[in-house]
Amino acid sequence: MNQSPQTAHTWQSIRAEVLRRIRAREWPPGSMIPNEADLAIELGCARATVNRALRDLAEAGVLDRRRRAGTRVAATPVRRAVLQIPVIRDEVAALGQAYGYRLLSRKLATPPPSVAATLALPEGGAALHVRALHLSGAHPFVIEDRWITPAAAPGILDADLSQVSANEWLVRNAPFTGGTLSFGAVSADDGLAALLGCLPGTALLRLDRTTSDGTQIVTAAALTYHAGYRLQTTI
Amino acid sequence: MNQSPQTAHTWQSIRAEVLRRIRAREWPPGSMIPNEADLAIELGCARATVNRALRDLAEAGVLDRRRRAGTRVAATPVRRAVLQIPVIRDEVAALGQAYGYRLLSRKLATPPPSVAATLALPEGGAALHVRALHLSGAHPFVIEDRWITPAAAPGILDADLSQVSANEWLVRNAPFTGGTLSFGAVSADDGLAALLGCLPGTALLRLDRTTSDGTQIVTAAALTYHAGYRLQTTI
DNA sequence: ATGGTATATATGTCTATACATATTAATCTC
DNA sequence: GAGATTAATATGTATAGACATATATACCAT
Repeated sequence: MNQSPQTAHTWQSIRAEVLRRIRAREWPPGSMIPNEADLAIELGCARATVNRALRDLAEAGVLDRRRRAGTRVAATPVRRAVLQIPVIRDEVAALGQAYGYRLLSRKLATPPPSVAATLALPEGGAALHVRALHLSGAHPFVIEDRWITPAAAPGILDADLSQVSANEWLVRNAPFTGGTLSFGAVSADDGLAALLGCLPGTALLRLDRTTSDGTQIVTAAALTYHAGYRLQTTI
Repeated sequence: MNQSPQTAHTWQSIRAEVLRRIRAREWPPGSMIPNEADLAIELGCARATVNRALRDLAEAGVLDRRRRAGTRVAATPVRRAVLQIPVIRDEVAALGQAYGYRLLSRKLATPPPSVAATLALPEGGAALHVRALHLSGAHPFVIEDRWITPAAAPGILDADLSQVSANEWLVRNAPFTGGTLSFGAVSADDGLAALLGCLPGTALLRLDRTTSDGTQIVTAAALTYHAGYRLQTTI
């Protein structure tokens, strides 16, 4: 017989109902919505369940919530997107191509001032500079240009970076907690063009990334992708 | 006297402790961690509190969780970043510049095949094509090139897009739920160069965005930013 | 061996209740 | 009326307990 329960109230279903009311303009952008307790009564569930649903929508940017002030529909909804940061080996594998890796250069050197400032190196301090090419099948995929603070990554100076990319070595051996990410477009100079197999002057997507272990910057990397590369995400 | 409670166990503090163990390599990448019930006993809090902490870390990409299988430290941590989608007016205002807007063109037309496919238009169907320039002070900031499905945005054909940008009109008047976002680099052609005030051939960051109301694609937009623009985020 | 079935287990979620905390609104004092 | 104090309120969070659900593993029959 299995009488279906008239109250299948998961937090997802509450979220769906709230979203429906927002889309239907029952709760227009900028307006207040009822408080959690009232909503819980109206929808027939516990306040914690309403809280879970509304919190989720707030994280997604659909709602603005403030203690005591209440909850209102965001004036400009969906302002956030989750970006999957490409782990190069996985990204290439997902394209169904064989992943390849070639170390181009590796040396301890004094970085240019901008990098030295980013890594917070002492005056004249040295850092490990690694350049490498990642391949998708036989085609160049991305060029990695990376500076590493040796003190923040003990063991890196002894690592064999011709076999494992610096990125993967760091992921496995240097604990890190956060960092920054920025995107821009650059024009291929002769060196980049030769390595990536494109014409000089081609517009390329470049991703700059710094990684921190909580106290210092472990590494600063620039990834310059092959011509035509697009970074995708869903809202 | 206010004896400080020896158990100030918020879910954030539990999360911090778990993160500490991961960073300290007590729980190395790829390894299993104790189950929620055991952790709750060990740390002296309720299982729900542990659940909240671990769920948060899983959303951040630090942990992989599966029912029955348990929780393990992700082999490649921190794979996700939250990207703040630029609402142009706000972005310019945050730079401390006056926001300006100029409508370049507006007409109903048959879009090129790629756009028609994206919008799922019937054969030969028309869509509204809007081009506009957004200004930061006196400087060009970004060019918006947008196609809108009229049926999905009732009222758009009567809107005065010389005063309000199509983007803002849509945000306020067309409910939407999701979409896609992709980034790439393009070379400035003569037209773009003239509008953005740069040399032809300059590498520019381009953001392509589609917006859906759940059943159909409402709009497809290409935003081409001024030379040197960088999109930033933190992990 | 092979394939299906049962069971155990870890996470996922809901509930009711209590208290914490931020912040607005009301009130009091000078 | 200006500024400080107090109360009220909505969200934020912790707890114990219960049940739901996915799935790895053990077990069984063929």
